Amino acid sequence: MSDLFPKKGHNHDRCVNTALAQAEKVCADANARFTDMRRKVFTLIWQSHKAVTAYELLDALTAEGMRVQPPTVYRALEFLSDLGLVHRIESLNAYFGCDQPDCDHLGQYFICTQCGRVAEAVNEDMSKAVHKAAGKVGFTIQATSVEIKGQCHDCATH
Amino acid sequence: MSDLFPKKGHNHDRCVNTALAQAEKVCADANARFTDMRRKVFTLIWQSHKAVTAYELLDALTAEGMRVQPPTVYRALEFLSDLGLVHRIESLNAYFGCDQPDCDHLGQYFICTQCGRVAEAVNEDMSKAVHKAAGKVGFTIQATSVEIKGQCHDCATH
DNA sequence: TGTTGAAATGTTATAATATATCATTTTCTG
DNA sequence: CAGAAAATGATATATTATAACATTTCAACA
Ligand SMILES: [Zn+2]
Ligand SMILES: [Zn+2]
Ligand SMILES: [Zn+2]
Ligand SMILES: [Zn+2]
Repeated sequence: MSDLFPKKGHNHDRCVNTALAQAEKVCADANARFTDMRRKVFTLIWQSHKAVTAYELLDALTAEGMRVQPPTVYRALEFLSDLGLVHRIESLNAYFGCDQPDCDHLGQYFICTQCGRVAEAVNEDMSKAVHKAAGKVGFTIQATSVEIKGQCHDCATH
Repeated sequence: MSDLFPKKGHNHDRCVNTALAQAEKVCADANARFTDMRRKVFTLIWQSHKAVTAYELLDALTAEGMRVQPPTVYRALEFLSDLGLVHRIESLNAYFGCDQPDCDHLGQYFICTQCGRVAEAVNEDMSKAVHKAAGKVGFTIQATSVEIKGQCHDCATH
C-alpha cells in the first residue's frame, strides 16, 4: 500500500522548507510578491497537514502579537489560492497547503475526519471519468472539486 | 448528446409533482413525518433547478407571510438532507432537490455558473476510480462530494 | 377519550464565515 | 524624488449557521 498521509514523526520541517521553496519559485515565475504577510500565512497553514480556517489563522497571528483583521487573512488566502499554493476545502471552510503547486492537477482531497489531516492526490482515471461525463452532456468544465471524507489508514488501524 | 439539464420550457410542474411523490414515499418508508414545513421548504427548493440558500428560503417563506426563523429552515434542510431528498452544494452553501433519492449514488454535481442550475449525474467510472484510489492508500470512505463548475450546454451555445 | 411523552416548531441570542469600502503605507518605475 | 500601483490597515457590515430553552403538535396507549 502506498503512502498518502505522511508518517507520524516524519521530518515535517522538510515539508515546510520544500513548500516554502516551491512557493518562492511559483511567485517568482508569476512575477507576484511573496510578502511577509503572505509568507506568514502560508507558513502557518503548513504548520500541520490539517486544513486551517481563516479565523484560526487570524487567532494564530493575533497570538503572535500582530494586529490583524479578517480582510488581511482573506487577502493572503486569495493570493495563495490564485497561485495554487493552497487549496480551499469547501466542505470544511478551510485551507491547506498544496504540495504540488506546479502540476496542473484535478485535485482530489482525502480528508480524515478523525485526525483532521488532508492529503491531495492526482487521479487520472477520475479526471478522465469526469471529463468524459461532461463531454457527453456538453458541459464545459471550469473547475472541479472532489472531497473525500473518511478515515486515513493510520486512524483506521490504531 | 444526452440531456442533463432540463430543456427550457419543459413541464416543470411535472418535475415538482414527481419529486413530491418520491419524497412522500421516502418519508413513509423511513417512517418520518413529511410535515407542512418540510413540504413547504422542499417545494420551494424545487421551484427551480437551481441551488437555493437557506436565507433565500427564509426570505421566500417570509414573503408568503410566515414568521420563520433560521433554525426552522436549517432543521427542515437537515431533515431533507438526511433522507437524501436534497443535497447541499458545499461550494455554494446552497441546496437543491435530488431527483433520484432512492438510488444510493455517489453524486456528481454539474453546476452552471451562468444560469445557476445544478444537475446530478451518477458516474460509475468516477465512483470506481475514487474507490480504487482510496483502496490503494488504505483510506476508508465515509462520504464523497464531487462538484463540477462550468457552463451547461444551453449557456455555452446561446 | 384523555394522558403523556417524543417529535417538531417557535423564539431569542449569538457564533462562525466572509466581504465592501475607504484610508494609509509600501513598493516599483520613471 | 514624484507619481502610480500594489499591498495592507481599519471600520463596518453581510452572510451563513447553531446553541439553548420554551411551546406546540401529534401519535401511542392506558
Ligand atoms: Zn509534514
Ligand atoms: Zn486520520
Ligand atoms: Zn423542471
Ligand atoms: Zn447554464
